Amino acid sequence: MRVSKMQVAENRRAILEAAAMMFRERGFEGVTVADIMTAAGLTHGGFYRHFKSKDELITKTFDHVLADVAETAPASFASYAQAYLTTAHRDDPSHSCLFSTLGSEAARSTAETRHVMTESIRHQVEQLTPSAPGSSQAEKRRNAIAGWAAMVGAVMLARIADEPALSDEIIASTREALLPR
Amino acid sequence: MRVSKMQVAENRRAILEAAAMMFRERGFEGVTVADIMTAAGLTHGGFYRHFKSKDELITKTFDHVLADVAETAPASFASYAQAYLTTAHRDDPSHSCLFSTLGSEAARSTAETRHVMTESIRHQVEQLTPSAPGSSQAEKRRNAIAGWAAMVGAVMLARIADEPALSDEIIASTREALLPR
DNA sequence: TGTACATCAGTGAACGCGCGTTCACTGATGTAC
DNA sequence: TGTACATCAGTGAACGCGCGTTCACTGATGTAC
Repeated sequence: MRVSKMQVAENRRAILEAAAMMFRERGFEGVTVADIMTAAGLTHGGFYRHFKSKDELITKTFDHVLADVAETAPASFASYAQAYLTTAHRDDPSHSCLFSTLGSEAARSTAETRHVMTESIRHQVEQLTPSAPGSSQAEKRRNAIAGWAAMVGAVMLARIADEPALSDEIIASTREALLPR
Repeated sequence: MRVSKMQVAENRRAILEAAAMMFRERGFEGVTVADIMTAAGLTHGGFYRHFKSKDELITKTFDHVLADVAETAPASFASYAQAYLTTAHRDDPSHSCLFSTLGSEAARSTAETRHVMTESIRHQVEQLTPSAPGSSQAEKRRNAIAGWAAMVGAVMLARIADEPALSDEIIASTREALLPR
């Protein structure tokens, strides 16, 4: 049965939200279109009224998540690192940073998805630069990039490590290195 | 037809080598058992004489690659970073570091695979620690961890970025931050 | 050392399941008059 | 404002393909005597 325009918009949002959480938790291939539609409270057949393929959903999901992130009030380098480098963030991939949860897959994904992510990388670097450590503009930008790379790498490595002490140490060491004192 | 013990060992090695390159290039789901066997010069049916499943192959492939890495003469922190943070490394995923190519997938893989990778993380940290920057042992170890995380994160992000200038900048900035001067 | 037999790595066809995608249908929404 | 019709989001069955895995078979290797 047909559904109101408002309902259509809300259903689309529900699909994107479900996809955003499930992709981060299980990876692109670990989640089926049917899984996502069920999680959104719909049946799988209606999927193609919203998106023309699973690949398009991936791109749109990234767009959705990254637009959300971009809208959030800019965090300082220090406060961002402090929130990022925590065991709570490591243990909650479904609400985590896309780069740490899906980074290695994203590097092999479609041109459209990579493009959306590239814009987000640029945005993120620009946001962290002013408050990053360093005396010159160039040094701040360099430290924003290297520091963010360390955060993404550390959380990803900490999620691989199956020994809690080592995993915790990766998070703690990176936090201390980026936030001396 | 049956094949000599030496040939069996060589075929197994060929499968592992092919898998190691192909998984890094296309991801676990982007490569089929048949693809790997063909690349190794065999047909797919014989696969199960060597491994009991594709998952077991993944674990054994990681074991194989990481054992290779562990055997190599230990590199100093500076020389490791200098080789790691290059566009050549970024552009050659099939011979690249497993963490940068498959890290986000590995975090979701089987317990066995994660275990092999954890041992490798520990080994890598121990190898980089003595030559890492820092005055105390604790500081060296902390910088080895944070520095390596930055390398892994930077190369992964640089592979996502579809704009060459930004991608190159990620590599260069991280190298400069880790190797001042 | 030579011979007969058992073993088993490799082959390629076949199986079966899961998943992305399609399709005919339904019925509420939206629109034209 | 009310009525008739067209639209189209959603449903659920079905399709078709790809892939991991199995299996009967082959014939060279390895082994027992």
